[in-house]
Amino acid sequence: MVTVSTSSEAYHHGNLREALVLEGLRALEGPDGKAPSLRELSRKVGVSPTAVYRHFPDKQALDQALAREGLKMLGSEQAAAAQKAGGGAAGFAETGRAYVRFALAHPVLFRLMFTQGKPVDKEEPVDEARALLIANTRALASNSERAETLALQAWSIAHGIAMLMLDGRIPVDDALIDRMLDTKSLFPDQGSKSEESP
Amino acid sequence: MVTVSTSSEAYHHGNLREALVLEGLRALEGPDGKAPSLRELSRKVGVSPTAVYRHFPDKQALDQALAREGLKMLGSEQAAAAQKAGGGAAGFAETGRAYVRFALAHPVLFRLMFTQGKPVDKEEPVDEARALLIANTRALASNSERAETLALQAWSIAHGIAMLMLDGRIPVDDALIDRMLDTKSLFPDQGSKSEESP
DNA sequence: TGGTTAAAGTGAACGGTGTAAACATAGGGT
DNA sequence: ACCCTATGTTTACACCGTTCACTTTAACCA
Repeated sequence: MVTVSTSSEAYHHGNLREALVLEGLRALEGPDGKAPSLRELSRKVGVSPTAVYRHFPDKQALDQALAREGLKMLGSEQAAAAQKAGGGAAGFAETGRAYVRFALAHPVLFRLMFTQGKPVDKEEPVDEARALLIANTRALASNSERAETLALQAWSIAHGIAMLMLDGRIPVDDALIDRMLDTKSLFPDQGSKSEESP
Repeated sequence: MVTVSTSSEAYHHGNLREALVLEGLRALEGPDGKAPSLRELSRKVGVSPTAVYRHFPDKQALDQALAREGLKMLGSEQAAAAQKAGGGAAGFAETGRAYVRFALAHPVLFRLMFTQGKPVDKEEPVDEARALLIANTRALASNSERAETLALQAWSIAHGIAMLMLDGRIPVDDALIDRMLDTKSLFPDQGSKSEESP
């Protein structure tokens, strides 16, 4: 009945769903500065506009698929950055920088990831980025209540910087990012608990 | 030749420009969750769609006018909040809360204010919000370099909280806002310099 | 005062969008 | 061999922002 959705088999015209997402991601990286339209995507993939509706209930669903893909990318980039920095407090800081870097590198995707309406209550399988964030603040904070606040503060400041830079409100400047994200100045009372578990 | 643009006189059908902005602001407060279209606005004002083009070069210009109006509102609300709190550090904190409160109270307007493309280099007459921010951090920080970083950090965290809440990434919770914006925990080394000038 | 002129508003049209409905086709399982 | 269902197409609709050619109106100046 339901053919396994993420199959890589070729059917009628190839794997449309995958092709659409792929082409969508490509278009989002383009210099247009705006997200691609459904019709534009269908054109590039070589299919009629309404064919899209066999794989997504509406445009928003397609956007959500693209957003999920973006979240995955962001998560893995953050993880890689944290690991390269050797984990701990340094890794945590690097996580924030990676967040802003990602936003600046993929402005349209990043906006899409957060713009398209989320149903708030829907609890998705917790993206990697958030998991990382929580783990890192747990390691840094004294108690778990403070840890959650810390996590949200860290997320908010990174997100704020990213958005304000994307919107041209704040100059795009690496040194400035470093200064603003400096965890020692932001959260000076934390960090001397357990740098890393052995 | 150019009849004074901001005149409150009635001409042909009334003051279209003002009417459009007014109706636009009203529509932005509506429950639709989306910004009004040019045609929708023209309909409500009782004028043909193309009439709009006598007062704005394109839709974006109209949006910018609405955004400017929103910035004014935000600025005055922040100023009022700071003043009510008695200025100083307390006033500064209240400024941040007012920012987030405004975003939550006018989600569509707030998004519009920051979404519509800014030319980055264009130096507008510095909105009140930013002026307030700078003044406040000057009073709190030890040196002016640190003051600027502080200002941008404060702005970023408020903006981040606002955006993440609007996007349903973070629960909308007044207590949480207070905890996250707590200046004593965020910037503990500041604040003992000059609480207020006499 | 009366006429000219430029500002302000209109209507039709174009290409674009997202989406619905009815129809076509292919290909695999019984 | 057949039919069913997943997949894709065609046509159509309502909306959008914008352009063009046009009419109306009001204000200014001779």
